Amino acid sequence: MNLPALRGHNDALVLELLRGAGPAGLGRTELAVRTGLTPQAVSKITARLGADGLIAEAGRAASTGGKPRTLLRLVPDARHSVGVQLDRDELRAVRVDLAGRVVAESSGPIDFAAGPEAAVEAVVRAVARVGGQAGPPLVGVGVAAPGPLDHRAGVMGRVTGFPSWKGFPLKGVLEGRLGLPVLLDKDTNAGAAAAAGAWLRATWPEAGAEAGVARGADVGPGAGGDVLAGGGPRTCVYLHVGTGLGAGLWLGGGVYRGVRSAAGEFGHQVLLLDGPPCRCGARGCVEVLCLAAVARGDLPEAARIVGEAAANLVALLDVDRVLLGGRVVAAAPDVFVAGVGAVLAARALDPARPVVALAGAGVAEGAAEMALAPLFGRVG
Amino acid sequence: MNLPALRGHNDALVLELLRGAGPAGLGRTELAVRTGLTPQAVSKITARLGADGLIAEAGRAASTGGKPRTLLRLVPDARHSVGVQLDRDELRAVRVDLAGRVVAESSGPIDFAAGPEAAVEAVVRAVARVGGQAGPPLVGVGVAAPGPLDHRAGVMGRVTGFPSWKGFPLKGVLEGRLGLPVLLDKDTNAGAAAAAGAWLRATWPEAGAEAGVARGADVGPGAGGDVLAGGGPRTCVYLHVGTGLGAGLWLGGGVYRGVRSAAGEFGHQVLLLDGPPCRCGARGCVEVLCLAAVARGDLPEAARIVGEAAANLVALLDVDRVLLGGRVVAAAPDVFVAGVGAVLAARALDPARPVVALAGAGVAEGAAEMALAPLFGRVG
DNA sequence: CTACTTTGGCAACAGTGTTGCCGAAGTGCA
DNA sequence: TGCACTTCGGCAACACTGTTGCCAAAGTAG
Repeated sequence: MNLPALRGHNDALVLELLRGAGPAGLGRTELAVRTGLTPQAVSKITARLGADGLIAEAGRAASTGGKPRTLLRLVPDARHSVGVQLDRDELRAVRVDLAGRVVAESSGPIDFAAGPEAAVEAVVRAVARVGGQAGPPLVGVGVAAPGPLDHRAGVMGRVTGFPSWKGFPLKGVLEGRLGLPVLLDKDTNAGAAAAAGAWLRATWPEAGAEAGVARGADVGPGAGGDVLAGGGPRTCVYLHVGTGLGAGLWLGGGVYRGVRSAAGEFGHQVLLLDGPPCRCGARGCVEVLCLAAVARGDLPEAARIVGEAAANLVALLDVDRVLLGGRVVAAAPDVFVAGVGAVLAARALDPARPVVALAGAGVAEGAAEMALAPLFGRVG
Repeated sequence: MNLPALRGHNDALVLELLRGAGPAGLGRTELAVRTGLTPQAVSKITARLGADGLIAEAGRAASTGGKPRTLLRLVPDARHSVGVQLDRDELRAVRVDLAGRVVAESSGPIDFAAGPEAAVEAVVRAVARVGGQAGPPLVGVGVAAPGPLDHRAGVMGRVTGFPSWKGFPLKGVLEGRLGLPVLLDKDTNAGAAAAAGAWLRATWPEAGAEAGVARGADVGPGAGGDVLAGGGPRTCVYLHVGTGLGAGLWLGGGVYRGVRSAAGEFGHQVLLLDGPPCRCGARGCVEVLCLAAVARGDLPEAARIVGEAAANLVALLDVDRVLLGGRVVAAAPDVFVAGVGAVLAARALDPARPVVALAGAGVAEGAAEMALAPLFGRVG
């Protein structure tokens, strides 16, 4: 690592803390303690970030016996990013601010079978629609797509039923068309990023509802910014139940993809040894069991099956949060949240069992979140 | 991150590359390319490391049309570390060099039931036995222990059958007694570290067999050091089959422990929905199925069960290598390697299915490896 | 023997975070 | 009201990073 990289690293560290702190902001001294840097270094860094418009002063905190600290806060509208969910029949694009809040969105039908070139045009149009107007600069575009793909190279894999997509270098082509950094990832990973981003966004009010916040608010040392607080970033899993089952894994502060971007194959976890055959060739996969239950209308049983598989993940990976999404879940959210929660509670080895919830933010939001990530020092 | 940390980071980067390169060594230019630093910076760093005795010149490579590059290599005996496997009835300690090769070992019985204080004495004696003589300084001691424990705090958890251990701050007590950094981790994680370290050690010959190596060897640009080569570090999983089943996960270049050091709970993955009840309260866990097969002498079936559960892990985490260890496996290694391999081959979604092998190095070696890790920039 | 390529050190440099110092802006007490 | 005390945060000098420009050393190729 060289000096410019060091500078970027520390800038990102400070930005991440300020993002976690929400509109209330944080004092310089507190930033120094949390980053491990000296107060002087923090002053230099914050001056730089302030000159770039990324952060601003946000009043002063209550005094603790001396000069009250000047609070600094992230300026969410200093930069934006765009996230695109490229699904088999729909394309949804959102523009988000630095706090991860949606400031514009657009969606419409798309014909995946028309091939990648047509989809590129649709993505370019969608990005122009949400991001084309005057506004803060875009830091990047995240694209979430179904099926296997190579995140590193940005190349699509074999999407079932759409052979023309295999090998298409979507990231490269879009970067050429948009002139922006583009990030391609699986939709389940974007779901996980959205889920992980949700507890960051939680410290920020809805976009546009910030009038007169945080003037002289009393900010204790523990307020906001769980990111670097004891225990480190949380572990969360996004489970998608739709035409297939997939998982996005948020481990150790970032999306876990595995070496070949193939991680998260949740649907073909065997849950019933020597059970009914699955289209993948194995027997008793979660997918075949769950979709069979859905097909016969037994949603509680489907939820129980997903729950058992989720409990396996929780035990294996020490997961804090399980988020559920996808069309099947959306059709009966309470049944799935309750059903999965019941299994997790029953099988918890630890009394502090993980939180189960419906995925609040969508895949497009997660893609935008991933495009934002480099600014805050996360790899993705 | 501040300047001393930056320096340490870059030192570790260079050391890691040189470790991966083996006795043949690497040229400065190559180090510059791989680290992304300028040749001048590499010269400064290598001069520093040379002055500390950590690296040394190792002859010159063949010329590629100009002045031949001076090769640099790690000096394995510049530092050592000690790894201790603290099991229920045995204590094994090894002293390893910087290449991870065992240079001394010691083992003997221990009575876990005698309580933690007695075990501390036994560990101190064992460390003195392998590490007490004159020799290079020890960088730290890694201790691998069974059962749940808090890696971060270094505190033991509830070991089944030995209540007196719960809450014992083994790391702190040992650091006080030994005056060295001590690292406490689960034995399965140490197994994973040993497995991951094995392909690093593979570039080094056996300890003591280095006479006259690497003089003028022709080192191509791709030789050694897969660590930072395309694709990044491998993912590997260590599966332990003994009185219980456990997994150690090596993901993304380090041991994955989860937020509460609880990751790797492999034994209680449900593999047969509504199967026979397990002592954990669930039904159809891998452990109850596998141990039942072992109890009735059907080792191929036990191997198949472990294989199915391993295939779940491989699909979920995009695993490259599966290493098997533990007493049950050791009793019939071929049966397990073949049985697990067969299931993985059958269920592989990707033609490049993972390698299955018997864990070559033991848990103590892995503990020593983890104690070495900070020197090479890995968190653990 | 000469031209060329490549390695790698020396010296000056730009840019980090750090240290020592001090003014600014509050609180708390006499 | 006045004064001591605490805390925040900027200024200047500093130590230490990696970087740039330059050049000697040591090979190959003709």
